[in-house]
Amino acid sequence: MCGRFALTADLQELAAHFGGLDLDRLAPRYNIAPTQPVLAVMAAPTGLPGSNRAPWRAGLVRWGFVPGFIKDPRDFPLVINARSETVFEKASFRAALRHRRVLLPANGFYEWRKAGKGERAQPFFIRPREGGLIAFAGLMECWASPDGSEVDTAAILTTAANAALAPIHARMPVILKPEDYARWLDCRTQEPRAVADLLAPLADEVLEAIPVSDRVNSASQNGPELQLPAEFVPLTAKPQKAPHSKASGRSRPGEDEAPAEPAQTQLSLF
DNA sequence: CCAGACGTTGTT
DNA sequence: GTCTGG
DNA sequence: CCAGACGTTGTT
DNA sequence: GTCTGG
Repeated sequence: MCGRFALTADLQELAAHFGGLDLDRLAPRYNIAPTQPVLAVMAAPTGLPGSNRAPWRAGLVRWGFVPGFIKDPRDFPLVINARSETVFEKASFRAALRHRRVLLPANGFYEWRKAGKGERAQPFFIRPREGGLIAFAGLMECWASPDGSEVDTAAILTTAANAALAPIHARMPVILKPEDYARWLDCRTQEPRAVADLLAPLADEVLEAIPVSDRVNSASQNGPELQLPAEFVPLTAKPQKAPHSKASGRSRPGEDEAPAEPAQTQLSLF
């Protein structure tokens, strides 16, 4: 599924990809974790004809969906995903699926391939082969606290993994093609059933998976080094304590460059 | 009818 | 093992 | 998603 | 709020 992702594009790239967004600033983030704020793109309030403002607006919402009818979020589990196969049947998602469909922009996401019992899971950074932005299909809900304040929350829709990701993980986020953004976001004229066809696995050839170090495991780590191809280490090797140097001999890229040459583009290794 | 749940992933 | 926090 | 805590009484 | 279970 999708439990971590990255959004490192600048405002210009975001505006170009989505055809205009009303954003002031956005820090690059290489390790977005559940409960943190995530950028959500949604339909703008029905505008005046002739308005030249952006067709969509964007804002930060909490990653962890809370249905509107919940009294105390502490009584509700953290819901970071919604299964596209069953989302139409769930009371929790009903209103959001009808009225608050969103896109969650990303430059890629992380999946952990679980090895045998006792072995460490291997994280992969998964991104478009051509680079640039992708957009997850998401649902948003506004939760009203007893004291009158409001919190917007969101979940990412999931679907079966495509052939490219299946060796790593059985599920993947629903990633929409740019030509489908408008239909997904148009909750005014598109009934939920009319957008159900969009909730499908992405074409196999779009994404590549890069094995990365397990520094990404810790949600407190957040930097471009999280996307560097992991150095090759035999699977039997144990993690080193490295008592003298925490640098472990690896040089860092000083800048915010994604890896220029992924170590591999097929997943059938190991 | 009322009571109680309301979610996903993964693992065995 | 299970829950909470990021 | 993974990491890290997981408890109480009473004292400074 | 809405659905499922009894």
